[in-house]
Amino acid sequence: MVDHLLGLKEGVKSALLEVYGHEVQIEDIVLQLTKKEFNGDYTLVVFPYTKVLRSKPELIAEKLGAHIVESLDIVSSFNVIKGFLNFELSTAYWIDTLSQINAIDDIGRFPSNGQKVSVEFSSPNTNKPLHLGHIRNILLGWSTSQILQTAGYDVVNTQIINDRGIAICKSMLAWDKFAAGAEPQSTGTKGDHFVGQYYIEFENRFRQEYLEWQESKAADMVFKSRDKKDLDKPEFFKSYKNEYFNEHSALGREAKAMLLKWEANDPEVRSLWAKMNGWVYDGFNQTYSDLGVSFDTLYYESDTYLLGKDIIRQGLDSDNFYRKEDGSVWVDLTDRGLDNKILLRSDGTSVYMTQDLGTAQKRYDDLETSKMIYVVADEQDYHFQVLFEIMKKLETPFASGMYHLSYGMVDLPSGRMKSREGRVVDADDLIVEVIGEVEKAAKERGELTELTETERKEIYRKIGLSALKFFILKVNPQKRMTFNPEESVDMQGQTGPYIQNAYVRIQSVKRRLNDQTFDEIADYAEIDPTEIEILKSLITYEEEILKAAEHYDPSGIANYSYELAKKYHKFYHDVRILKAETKAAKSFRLMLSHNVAKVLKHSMHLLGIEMPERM
RNA sequence: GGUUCCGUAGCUCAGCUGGAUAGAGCAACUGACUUCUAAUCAGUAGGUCGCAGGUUCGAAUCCUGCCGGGAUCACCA
Repeated sequence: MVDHLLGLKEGVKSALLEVYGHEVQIEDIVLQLTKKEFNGDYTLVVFPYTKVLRSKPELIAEKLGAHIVESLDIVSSFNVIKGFLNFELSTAYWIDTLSQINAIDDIGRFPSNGQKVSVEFSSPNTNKPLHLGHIRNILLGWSTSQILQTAGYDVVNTQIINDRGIAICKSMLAWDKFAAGAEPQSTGTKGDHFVGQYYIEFENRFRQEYLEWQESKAADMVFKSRDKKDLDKPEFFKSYKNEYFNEHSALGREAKAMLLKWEANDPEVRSLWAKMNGWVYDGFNQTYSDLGVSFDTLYYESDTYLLGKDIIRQGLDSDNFYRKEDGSVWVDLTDRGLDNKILLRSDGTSVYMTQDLGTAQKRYDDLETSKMIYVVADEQDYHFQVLFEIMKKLETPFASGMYHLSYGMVDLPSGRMKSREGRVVDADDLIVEVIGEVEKAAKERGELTELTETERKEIYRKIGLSALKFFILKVNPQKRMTFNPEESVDMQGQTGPYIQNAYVRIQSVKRRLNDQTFDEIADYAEIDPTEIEILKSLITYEEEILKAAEHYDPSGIANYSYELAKKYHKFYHDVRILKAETKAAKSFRLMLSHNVAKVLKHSMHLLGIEMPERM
């Protein structure tokens, strides 16, 4: 990475040394952008030096400024306001900076750092289709993966598919009993939606059954013998639902029987399970493809749910875990501010944590990753805290590289998404809707008429997805976010399409250009403030990537892209490119535009957003 | 109740390794297309940065306490 401000920092360093005999490290010199109400480009805050130099801030600033403007060509002038030393950089510096950036074809691409990292995201259940919550997860995971990759990591995208358990058995049972052999193909339904329908079918039938049961004598007896006397009848039965499912329900009994058969490897159940999960995977793959994401390795819970018992045994042997009289196994994390946590049931079966210990180990063995990123919503913060602490307690070599990329849940303007009440935004519906909105808007504008229908559709797709993706990724992951469907398809202002538009404008200029040469920029004298603003952004791009990679946070890249596009739009409005005053000006602006396009395309790619050539 | 995350303009969000008079977008109002794509630009209006202390030359940013909201604290996943 090139530090384009190194020259100025070195000037400050030697000024401190030569004027005051004070030595500092280059890395400790902090230059900030000069606020726009003052004159200058970069500012050195001198307050921190007053103590050690035993002098007044204004005086220090004046002396340093005078020395630097004398010794550094790139500084054209300076001014001092209180303890702030403002530098204005020369046109020659900016021209040179642009040439340097222009020379880098693969800007934002860092050399390999030899580290391997896995990013786990999406991780769906196979009983229902993906929804908006998955979309935030998938976009975050994908973008983080892209960012780590460009920052020099060898990245493996992975998901663990929760393909077993009572939920899928419910879908299977409902299909078996009520579908009369219908299939996704025969009904023209996307596979995951098809299976989801039977999950809902089960829930509906079960609810009906439960309501009917509540009128029975058995229910009456249960109600009369209830523990909590303060609950009235409806409240009681609301809280009793799970117990009813386990103790009384005929459907519940059948679903549980199916789960037992599945675990016993019953060929019929297994084959139904494989068939229905196959439908779901077809559906998921379609959604992943629509979103432009893919995975390198897949883990299935049906393969991994028994893992982890070795680790439990080792933990017992090393006295890191303990066994209670009833046979259950626990870990005591109270010395680390956490709690006691169960790791194995008294009947010897696994819990969630058991599995996660096992899959972490397995993934490390399989992939040899020094880092593992888990993209999982913040409702599981505690779970991961415990998981990581256990790994540390066991002194597993990869424990320090585990990271939970936690993100806030997505709310609708009407409140929380509730799948039970049908208040969910379906992923596929949403994708269709955003693209449809773009198409509608485009038709009103009446542009792109010279293109074929196929070409237009492709552009609508890119724009629609950019609106959706940008809307979600611009928000800091740890914040809970409100998803307003109307705002998510906005195409004006701080949006994906706004950024695409800046890129498209550049492509349009380039198309009109016959010979694309950038000579003679050295003669450019009348550099425009909007051009300097753009360059100030361009020189920080690689720093932004490192920051995003370090914090596993794509939102900074999203906001950076917006800032750059905004500066470009202003520049585009203020100056002529093809009809520039001089040849040098034209060359400079073309080169600048070319590099803005280069960076925008790259940064949006990190967000999983494609750029259209026209719009 | 314990732990933890969040609280910035009417709304959605930046800024948080401390720096000057806290920024965008949306919504409202005003202007700018015979021009390289107006999916754009410019302007007006909008704020006790949840509250109160503390540290500091300087706090939206760091510390403490409170208030409000979310999550979580199962032999569920």
